[in-house]
Amino acid sequence: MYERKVLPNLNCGLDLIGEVLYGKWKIRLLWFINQGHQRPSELQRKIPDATRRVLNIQLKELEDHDLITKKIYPVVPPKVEYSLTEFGQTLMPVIATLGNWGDTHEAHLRSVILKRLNAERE
Amino acid sequence: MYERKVLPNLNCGLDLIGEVLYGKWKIRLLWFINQGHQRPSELQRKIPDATRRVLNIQLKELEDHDLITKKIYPVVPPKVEYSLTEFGQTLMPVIATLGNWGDTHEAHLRSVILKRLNAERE
DNA sequence: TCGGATAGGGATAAACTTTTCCCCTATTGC
DNA sequence: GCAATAGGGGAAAAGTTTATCCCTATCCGA
Repeated sequence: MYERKVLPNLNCGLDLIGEVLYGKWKIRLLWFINQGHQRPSELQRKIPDATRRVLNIQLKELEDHDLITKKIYPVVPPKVEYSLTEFGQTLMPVIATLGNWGDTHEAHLRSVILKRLNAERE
Repeated sequence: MYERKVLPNLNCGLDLIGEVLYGKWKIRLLWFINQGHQRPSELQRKIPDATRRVLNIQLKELEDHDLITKKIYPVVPPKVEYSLTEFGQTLMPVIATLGNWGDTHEAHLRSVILKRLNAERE
């Protein structure tokens, strides 16, 4: 496991939420688990751009941060189900707020993001 | 300027907001600018852990994404002031929501984050 | 018996971000 | 002439995250 050399800032609420939500696929993972897609293979089909490896790593972090729980069924072939903890559920309205803002301003956001991307390749 | 090799996902609102808020100091920058700390040197005093270089880079990105504007006064010594655009202002309640969740769950968050950090160094 | 479904992990490479180091502009005041 | 002020940026190193590749194992169906 990679060991951090620089300690994170944990001064205020914004630092703290940043620390647990940080990771390319984490918000999506929480969102899909909340929608009832609980098994790893299902999540991977929902997020095809991520490799299985990264999803496992980020699921583990979410679990360590008490946002989801992992239930392993001792059957063959293996079966695993993730679900939100109570704590994780309190985060859903916050994620909804983020998504709503993005949806509301979708056209403008897409425009400014693409403009900047293209400028990079000038 | 660094040129990305992997294009970002821009499928949904969550992707879009992630794209503009991504950056270690951006949320803090927006927050302090909103509170009236508009000059670069002032922002740097408020965020002493960041170097001036990074702040400049991230301020530029915020500007490119139409969240803030930069006004340069042609005086000596130079004077620069940042302020939120109208668009940037719509983001403030969203950031407040993030901060509130973090503040509400501060104790628990700090606990799970530190537990994971220590486990890394096991 | 082979292929695919289930789940997982180590090692290493590539991508990306942030920091560090050193440099620059121009004027005012001593 | 030189320091202080208030702003900025290029290049390279360090830090961190994500991707790629190749393994483990069992069972089911063709």
